[in-house]
Amino acid sequence: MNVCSCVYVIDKIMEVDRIKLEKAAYLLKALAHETRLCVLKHLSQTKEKSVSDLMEEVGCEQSLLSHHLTDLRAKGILNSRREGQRNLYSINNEEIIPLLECIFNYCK
Amino acid sequence: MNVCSCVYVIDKIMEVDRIKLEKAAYLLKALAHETRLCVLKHLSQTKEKSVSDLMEEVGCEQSLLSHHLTDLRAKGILNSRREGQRNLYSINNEEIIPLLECIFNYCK
DNA sequence: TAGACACATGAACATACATTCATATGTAAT
DNA sequence: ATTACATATGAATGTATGTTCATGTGTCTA
Repeated sequence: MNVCSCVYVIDKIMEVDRIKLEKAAYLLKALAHETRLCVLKHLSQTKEKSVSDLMEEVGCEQSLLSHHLTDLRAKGILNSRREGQRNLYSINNEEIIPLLECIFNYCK
Repeated sequence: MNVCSCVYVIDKIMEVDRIKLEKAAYLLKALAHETRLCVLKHLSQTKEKSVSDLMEEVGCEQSLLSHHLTDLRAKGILNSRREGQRNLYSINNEEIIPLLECIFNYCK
C-alpha cells in the first residue's frame, strides 16, 4: 500500500466517523426534549397511540404535541397511520427502545 | 390505603418519572452536538487529554472547544485538572461510556 | 520580571428550537 | 350539506444554543 492509498484509507475512516457522529448528534437532538422522551416512553409500552391519548398521558397541548409528533415522524423515529378520525402514532424502529432504556438507566 | 394516600403515591410516581425525563432531556441536550460527542469519544479511549490534544483530534478552534469543554464540565460530564500549563480533561462518570456505545451502535 | 504558551471568559451576534395562536384539513355522524 | 371532532399547519414570537472575537488569567522559561 503506497502513501496515497494510505491517506485515502485514513480519509475514509475519518469520514465514516464524522458521519456517525453527525447521525448521533442528529438523533440526540431529536430525542433531547422532555415531551418527546415522554411520548417515546409511552409508545414503547404500547404499540400505537392516538394524538389525544398522548395528549392526556404526556400532558401536552394539542398543537404543540402535534408539532413534536410531526417532527419525530419527519426524522424517522415515529410512524403514523390513520384510523378514522384518529391518527395513530407508533415507533418506527424498535431498536430505539433499548437505547431509551440505556438512557433512562443512566439517569438513575 | 385510603384514596388520599393512593393519590399521593401516584403523584410520587409521576414525579419520579417527570424528574427522570427531565434528567434525560438535560443529558441528551448536553451530548447532542458533533463536537461534544467527538470529545467524549476521544476521552473514552484515553484517560485524559489536554485542550490542545483535543483541538487537533476534534478539529475545533481553541475558544469554541474551550466553551464546549467548560459546558460539559459544568454539567458534570467531564472533569479537569491542571498539570503545569496544560488543562487535562477526563470523563467524570465512566458509566457514560456504555451509553455512548449504545448510541453509536444504534447509529450504524 | 518579561515574554511565551495554554487555556478561559465575556460580550456580541447568528442560528436553531420551542411555544402559541389562528386557521386549515380530513373524516364521521346527522 | 352541515356540523362536530381529531389533528395538522404556518406565521409570529420567544428563548436557548452555537460561534466568533477580543481579551484575561495562570504557568513556565529565560
